[in-house]
Amino acid sequence: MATANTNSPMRSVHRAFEVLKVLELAQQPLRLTDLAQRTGLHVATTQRLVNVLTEHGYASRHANGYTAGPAALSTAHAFATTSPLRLVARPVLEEIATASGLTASLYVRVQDNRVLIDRVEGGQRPHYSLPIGERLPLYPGAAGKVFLACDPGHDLDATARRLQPVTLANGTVLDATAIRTDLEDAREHGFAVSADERQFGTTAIAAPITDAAGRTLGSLGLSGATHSLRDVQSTALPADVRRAAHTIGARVPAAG
Amino acid sequence: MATANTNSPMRSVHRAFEVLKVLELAQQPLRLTDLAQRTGLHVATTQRLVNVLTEHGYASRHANGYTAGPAALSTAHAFATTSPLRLVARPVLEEIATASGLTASLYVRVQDNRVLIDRVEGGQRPHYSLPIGERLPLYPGAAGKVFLACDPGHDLDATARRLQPVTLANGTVLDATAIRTDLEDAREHGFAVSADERQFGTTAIAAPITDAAGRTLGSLGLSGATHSLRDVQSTALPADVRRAAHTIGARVPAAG
DNA sequence: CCATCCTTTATCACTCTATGATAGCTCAAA
DNA sequence: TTTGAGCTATCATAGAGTGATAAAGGATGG
Repeated sequence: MATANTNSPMRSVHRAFEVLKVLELAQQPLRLTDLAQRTGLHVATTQRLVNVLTEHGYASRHANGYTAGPAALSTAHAFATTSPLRLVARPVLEEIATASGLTASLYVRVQDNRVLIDRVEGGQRPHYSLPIGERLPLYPGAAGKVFLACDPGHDLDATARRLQPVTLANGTVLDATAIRTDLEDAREHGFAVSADERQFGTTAIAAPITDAAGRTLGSLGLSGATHSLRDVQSTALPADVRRAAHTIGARVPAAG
Repeated sequence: MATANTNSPMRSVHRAFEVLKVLELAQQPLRLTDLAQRTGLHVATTQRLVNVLTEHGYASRHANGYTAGPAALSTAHAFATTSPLRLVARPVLEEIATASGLTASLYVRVQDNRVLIDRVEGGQRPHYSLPIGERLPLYPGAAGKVFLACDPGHDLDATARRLQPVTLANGTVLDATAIRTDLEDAREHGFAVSADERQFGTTAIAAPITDAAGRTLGSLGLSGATHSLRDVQSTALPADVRRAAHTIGARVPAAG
């Protein structure tokens, strides 16, 4: 968390969100000192910021430190009920999940991560974990790749070098060349595939959701067990996913 | 949204969260101008703030305006998985919901609102709406009252005057005296009851969750259909709710 | 009961950031 | 092209944010 140390406009506000991000990524309550350390901010500064966060409910104070706060739930609830992309995508997710019997997931990009904003299980057993809101990296995983690959005017070479090396869940280690080839494939075909990349035993196909202006709004993923998805590339699924993603993009109110 | 206009420390950070709150409360995308109007801030100031929010993913820009952003989902996810209160309360909610066949809800206070942070349905039909994260007022409703009534050293009289008049879902209008009596009752008995107050047809009992130091950490509510909950006060339910709330409070790591 | 430690909060002068009025830009629609 | 609405950039000034330091609060152990 070395950013936000530079002098810049709205520095304190940026810093506030840096603190919030650290709280979010921590899997446990953090002491003020830890927060200061991880953000790279002075303790006094951190304390002023976290107090504001707490006052507004975005941080919460406990016996053993601070965590994210309940106000985030409210904001998330508001997002879930007002986001045009999410609202428009919902029925499409349901349709493709039902038709395929697979899990349909909707991601959006937030800085250098993707966030799962909706999911529909096509299979019979609904997962009991509720991963909506999970923040995942952009690279391993089909749904993340499309953000990198389908970002127009984006230098895949530089991206590949920045990401390398990447270790997949199946043990494979990818160097810059492998990553670039992978991303080029995705860009060329308009969809990405991953098998046992982020999660062993899971295979996914994903396609970008773009608006009329070509901006990438999100990523639609369809995932299932690897053993039942051998040679997905030669099935109709990629085309289905692309079509669904296109449908969503077309239904989102034209961007300004 | 007339606050945050005063000069004060961390003004810009406070203002950022004011903007976020307006986005959250809006049921639709808001234009920059609307945001500025509702926050009472200058357009230029609003635009700088909302840009920072957008950059960090807490706001989202669409064709017809800004909404809350996807990062809130991540933070909410983090809150849900790390909040000691929520984690400790979960099994208790399940137990009391199962035992009573009613809906158990966990609220925490955020400024002058309560936020639903967890809910377990005891009945057979699970609601399909997912109201977790909903921001509700403190006064009408059992679970909100306890925050007002059980706040130690809190002037009920002043609170009652500040809140009046309140119109309940059943049409009753409460003046300051009625509100104060209601809150006094709750304080005396250690639990609050509401019948058709916020939502017609729903009756609820709630008790405060307090830590060893007497601080109110949250509110445990048990709700069901009014017609099946006549004379709840003379049943064992209030005691059950109080006991459950006490159990939760006792299991939360001692506050600092 | 006191002493010690750890964590959090208050204080304060200086610098640099946030502010807001204005002007300029972008993009549709007329 | 002109018009308009919405958003962004510019800039001087004021005053908020910063961080070093010190103090206060609370727990723990002797």
